[in-house]
Amino acid sequence: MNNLNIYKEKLRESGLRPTRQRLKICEALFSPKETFHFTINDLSKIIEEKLDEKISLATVYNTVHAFKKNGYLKEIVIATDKSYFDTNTGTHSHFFDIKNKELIDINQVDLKDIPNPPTGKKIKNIDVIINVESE
Amino acid sequence: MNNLNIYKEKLRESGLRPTRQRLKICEALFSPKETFHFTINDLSKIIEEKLDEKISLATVYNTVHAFKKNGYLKEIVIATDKSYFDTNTGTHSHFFDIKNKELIDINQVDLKDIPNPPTGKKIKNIDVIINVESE
DNA sequence: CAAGTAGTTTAGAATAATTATAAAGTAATT
DNA sequence: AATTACTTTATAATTATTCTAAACTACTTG
Ligand SMILES: [Mn+2]
Ligand SMILES: [Mn+2]
Ligand SMILES: [Zn+2]
Ligand SMILES: [Zn+2]
Repeated sequence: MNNLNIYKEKLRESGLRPTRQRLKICEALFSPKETFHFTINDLSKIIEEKLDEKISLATVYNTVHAFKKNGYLKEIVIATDKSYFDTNTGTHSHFFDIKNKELIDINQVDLKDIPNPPTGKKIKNIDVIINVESE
Repeated sequence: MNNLNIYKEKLRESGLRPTRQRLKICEALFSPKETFHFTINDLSKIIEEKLDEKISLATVYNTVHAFKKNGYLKEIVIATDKSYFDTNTGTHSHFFDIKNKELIDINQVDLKDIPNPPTGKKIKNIDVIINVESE
């Protein structure tokens, strides 16, 4: 299955029609050999500069959120004023360089003990961010 | 040492003069027997409704940030569009109820192994958030 | 204490990320 | 080809936060 069909499949799975804009977004997100972390603005720039297409921000936001909801992207919560996303959807943890605002993948960090959640609540997921800075 | 002097001390330590507004903020933050989590807006409302004083948002932001910088408050990073702070400055971890946007303190969760940071970077702190939801 | 100055408060403006809107455009179905 | 449902877009709205500069106040000093 070639890339184009993989993109169409992911879109279909996410309940989205394969439009020209969405396929470009897929190309930006899923064609690189290595996974990567990005903000909406990063992604928008990549599409504009490398893929030579200008897509409205609303469409980028909508598509990224749809992919997140359907598990093709993850959101990484860090101490910053903008949202970061990750094309690496496998279970893993992160270093976060506070100064450069850069995320670095690491193998999943396991906890010694997982505490029991309050009655009536169940654990959805656990976020571990190791904040680092240049010395 | 009475509360008032404790507040003045914290302010002095933070390089801030003990103004009427800042002392009210201290009262809201440090007089409760139990520590608590709050947003700037929460804090502003507490001061307005319970302490009967209207303080401009700029002052609340400035004072909270000064206290954070000086270790009298911590900021908790969670998946939300606003900043959360904590009057519990001891080392501890959190459950975060995604639906209610509520933080719950738990004992510090230890990691099985702390990964080595990339060369030239050192660990500043580690954030662990256990996201939960009502079942 | 009076005056000087350095720091503070405030309302309102500015900024910035994100979301909402609604008109024009496109993909899918018949 | 026509119809329908979905999509894109420019633009406005929203919201948290930061900035600004004028009025105000705490502190120091004579
Ligand atoms: Mn935001
Ligand atoms: Mn923000
Ligand atoms: Zn990652
Ligand atoms: Zn806490």
